[in-house]
Amino acid sequence: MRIKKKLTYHHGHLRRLIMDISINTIEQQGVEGINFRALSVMTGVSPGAPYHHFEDRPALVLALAQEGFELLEAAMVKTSQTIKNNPIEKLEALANTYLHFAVSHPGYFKVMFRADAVSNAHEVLTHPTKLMFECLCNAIEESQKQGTAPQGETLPLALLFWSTIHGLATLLTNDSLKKFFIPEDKLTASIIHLMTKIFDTKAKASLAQKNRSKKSAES
Amino acid sequence: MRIKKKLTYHHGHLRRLIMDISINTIEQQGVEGINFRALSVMTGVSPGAPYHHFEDRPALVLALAQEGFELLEAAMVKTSQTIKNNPIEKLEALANTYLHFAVSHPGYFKVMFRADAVSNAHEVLTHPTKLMFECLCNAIEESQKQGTAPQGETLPLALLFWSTIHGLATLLTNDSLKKFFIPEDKLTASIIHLMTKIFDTKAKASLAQKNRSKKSAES
DNA sequence: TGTACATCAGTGAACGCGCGTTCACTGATGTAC
DNA sequence: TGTACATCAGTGAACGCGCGTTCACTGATGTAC
Repeated sequence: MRIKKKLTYHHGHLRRLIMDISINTIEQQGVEGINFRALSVMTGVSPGAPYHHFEDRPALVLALAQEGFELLEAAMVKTSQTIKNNPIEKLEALANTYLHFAVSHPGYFKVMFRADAVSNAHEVLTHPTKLMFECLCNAIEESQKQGTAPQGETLPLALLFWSTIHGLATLLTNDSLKKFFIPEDKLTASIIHLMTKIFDTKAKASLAQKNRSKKSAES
Repeated sequence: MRIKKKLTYHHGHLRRLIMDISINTIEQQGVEGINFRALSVMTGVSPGAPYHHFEDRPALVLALAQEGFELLEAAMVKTSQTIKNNPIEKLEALANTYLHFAVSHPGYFKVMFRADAVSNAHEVLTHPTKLMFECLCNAIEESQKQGTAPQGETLPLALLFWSTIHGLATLLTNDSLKKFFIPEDKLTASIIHLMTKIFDTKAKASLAQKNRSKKSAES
C-alpha cells in the first residue's frame, strides 16, 4: 500500500467524498440543496460518475439518512454502555450525546428527520432508530427500578424524554433559538441537566421541598 | 354583495386559494413540493397570474410561514387568556394547543420551522414567535410564583417546556412515531399530561412519595 | 346616473437554464493461470 | 513473473423536461366628477 497518487483515473474514494460534501451542503442549504451535477463538479468528476455509486438522487438521500441514524445509534449505544449503575447519570449522558450529535452534525440530523416518500418506513432507517430508542427505554426503566423516575409505563416516559431532547436539538439546528433570543451554548447543558433533574423523582421531591421551605420562609 | 359568479375574469380569491393549496401540498410532499406552475394549473389560472400576488416563490414560502406563526400565536394567546388562576392547567392547555396546531396543520408546522435563507431572522416571523414564547414564559412564571414549578430562572424552564412540546410535535408530524411503533392519538394527551405533572413540583413530590411507599411495601 | 380613466388581476406565449439521467466509450485494477 | 480477461469506475456529450419568471396584452372593477 503506497500513498495514493493524485489524479488517478479511478478516484478511489468518490462515494465517501460525495456523501461528505452532501452533508456539508445540507448544513448550509438543506436537503433540497443536494445536486448531482454540482456534486460532480465539486468532486472534480464527470456528471455520470456519481451514478456508479448511487442509483439516483433519492438513493443518495436515503444513504445519508441511513448513515446518520447509524452514527447516532452507535453514539447512543456507546454512551449507554459506558455508564453503569447510575441510570440518572446515564440519562443525562444520553441526552447530551443526542444533542451533541445534532449540533455537531446538523446536516445528518436534518436529513434524518424529514418525512419524504423515500425515507418513510425504510428498514435501514427504522432499525437503528429502534435500537437508539431502546437505549432510552432501558435507561429509564433502570431508573424506574431504582426509584429515581416516575413509576408507571416506560413507553410514555421514554417518548417524553425523546421528545424533549429531540425538540431541543431541532430548535438548535434550525436556528430558532439563535434567531430569537438565546445564547445556545451556555443554555444547552444547563437545560439538559434541568430536564434530568426534573425527571428524577428524588431530586424532584427535594425541589418541591426547597420550594416549600422557601414559601414558608416568605410567609 | 351578491353571490360570487363563477368564471369571472378576476378570480376573486386567488391569493387565498394559492396559499391553501400550497399548505396542502406541503403536507403531502414537503416545502419542495411547492410549484408555481402546478399551482397555476390547480387554481385554473395562467402561469403568470400568481405573480400578481407573490413576488416570487420564496415570497410565497415566507408568506406561508408568517401566516403559520400568526395562527399559532393567536391560538396560544387565546388559550392563555382563557384559563385564569391555574398556571399548571394553563401550561397543559398551552401544550395541547401547540400539539393540536401541529397535528391539525402539519403543512404550516413544516414550513414554519425550516432554516432556509428566506425565513431566517425575518421580523414577520420572529415577532409572532416571540409572543408565542412569552405565553409559555408567563405561564411558567405564574406557576413558579404559585410554587408548582421548580424555582430558579424562568428562561431555561420555558425553553425546556418548548423543546418538549416542539419535539413531540415534530416527531408526530414527520411520522417518526407512526413509522416506528407508536399509536399516536392515545399517547399524545397522556404524554402531555405526564409532562405537566412532572413539571409540577407538588405533583412530583407525590410521585416520589408514591414511589417510596411502593418500594417500602416491596421490601 | 353616466362617462372617463386609473388600476387591478387576469391571459398565454415565450425564454432559458438547472439538473437528473443515459449511453457508448475507455482507462485502471485485480485475478486466474 | 507475465499475460489475458473480466470488471470496475471513470469520461464527456447529449437529451429533455420541469419550472421559475417575464412581458405585452386585455378584460373587469372602482372611483371621481
